[in-house]
Amino acid sequence: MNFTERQIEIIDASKDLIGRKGIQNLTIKNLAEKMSFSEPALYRHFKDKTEILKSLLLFHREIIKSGIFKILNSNQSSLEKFQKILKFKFDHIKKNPAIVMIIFSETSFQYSSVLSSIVSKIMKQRSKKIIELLKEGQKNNEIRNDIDPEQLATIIMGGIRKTILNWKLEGFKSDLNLEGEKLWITIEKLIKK
Amino acid sequence: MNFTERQIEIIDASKDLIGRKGIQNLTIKNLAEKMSFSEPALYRHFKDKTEILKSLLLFHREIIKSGIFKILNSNQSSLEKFQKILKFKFDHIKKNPAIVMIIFSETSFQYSSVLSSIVSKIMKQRSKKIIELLKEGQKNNEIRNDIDPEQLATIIMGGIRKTILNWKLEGFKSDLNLEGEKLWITIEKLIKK
DNA sequence: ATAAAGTTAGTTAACACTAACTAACATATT
DNA sequence: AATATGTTAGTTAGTGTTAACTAACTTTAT
Repeated sequence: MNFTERQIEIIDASKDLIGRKGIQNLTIKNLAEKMSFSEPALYRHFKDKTEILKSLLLFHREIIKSGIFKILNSNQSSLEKFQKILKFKFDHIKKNPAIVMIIFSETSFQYSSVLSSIVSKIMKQRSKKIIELLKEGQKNNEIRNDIDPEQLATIIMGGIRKTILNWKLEGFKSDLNLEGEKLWITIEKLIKK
Repeated sequence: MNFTERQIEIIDASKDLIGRKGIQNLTIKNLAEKMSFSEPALYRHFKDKTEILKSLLLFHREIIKSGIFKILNSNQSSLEKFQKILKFKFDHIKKNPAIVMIIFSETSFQYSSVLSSIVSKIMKQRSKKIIELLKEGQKNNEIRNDIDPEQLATIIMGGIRKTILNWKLEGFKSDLNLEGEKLWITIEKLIKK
């Protein structure tokens, strides 16, 4: 996961293309055009297109992972941690709409298998973290004890995704951070003791 | 929305193709092969590919709509209605994995605008119905009054979608109806008074 | 006899990717 | 210091494949 400067430029350009018109807008032609060089030049920096997409995903996973890691290992109540994680996520998504496009595309093209396996892996890891945090909160008597943490995680993650999806379907016009705050208020009411 | 016999056969074949390998598996070539006729024969029944997809979506919307209508207008408590709706949805999805594939996909770019506008319209209508039902439940003192119905709807729909997505990512192996029941138990605990 | 439903044989356009080559620069050898 | 060798990052021109779709003709059913 050590990228050259040029590779990062290409990843950024890919992000931009996807963020504008979805993953189907990421073609070698468009990417080369955006980079202001010829199509074959891309292959000096990445083996193939899948490798570009993969790099884009892994690059972002690292950012989110370290952000969440910091929150989880901080000195706050579980509910506060939850709030911070939500805020962090919505913030990051707002700045990187490309991620939304990828996360909600899943199926796309021939590289779908590579992509969806990475996406589903990331989702599983996140789910695990949330379940741990819920259990911690239940131990600390902050969160209701009568509910299965796994189901709760499904609902919370589902709520986050749905909020993001609504934002996308409205053409990214609404204030995602505000929607995130509203979501948190509801979630907190539902889960706290 | 009056389809000929042959059109319905084509819609069914499309459903099958999508259900097996996702929306990218719905090509004119594959569809003609499945129908055991040549590719141009398709164009005797539908103007173009987008029209096929549109028909597929509208066809199903009707089924779900009338199913939910029956439940909403029945003589049950709001919570019971909720449970029935969830059951109905998971049942229908289980029988029609193609719908999942479409709902969770962002299609290639010619027909994406048509498709996503239909999908988002359907989602909005569903959301409206759920919000109404939540309000009804709050009036009847079945459902907690201290929570914004709109936010609650987002969380519930998100939970449903996430459950379905998990099922998809596990290769449709788990028992979706069972997962649906577990989800309902949690939702009920969270929202009831 | 006519209209509906099919056929064959194509078109056009987009796609990812490759072959062959080159200018500019970096490093090693004498 | 000058030459030889190698590398990086690009070029032009072109490949094969797949996609949706069409024109023109044929068969089938009423």
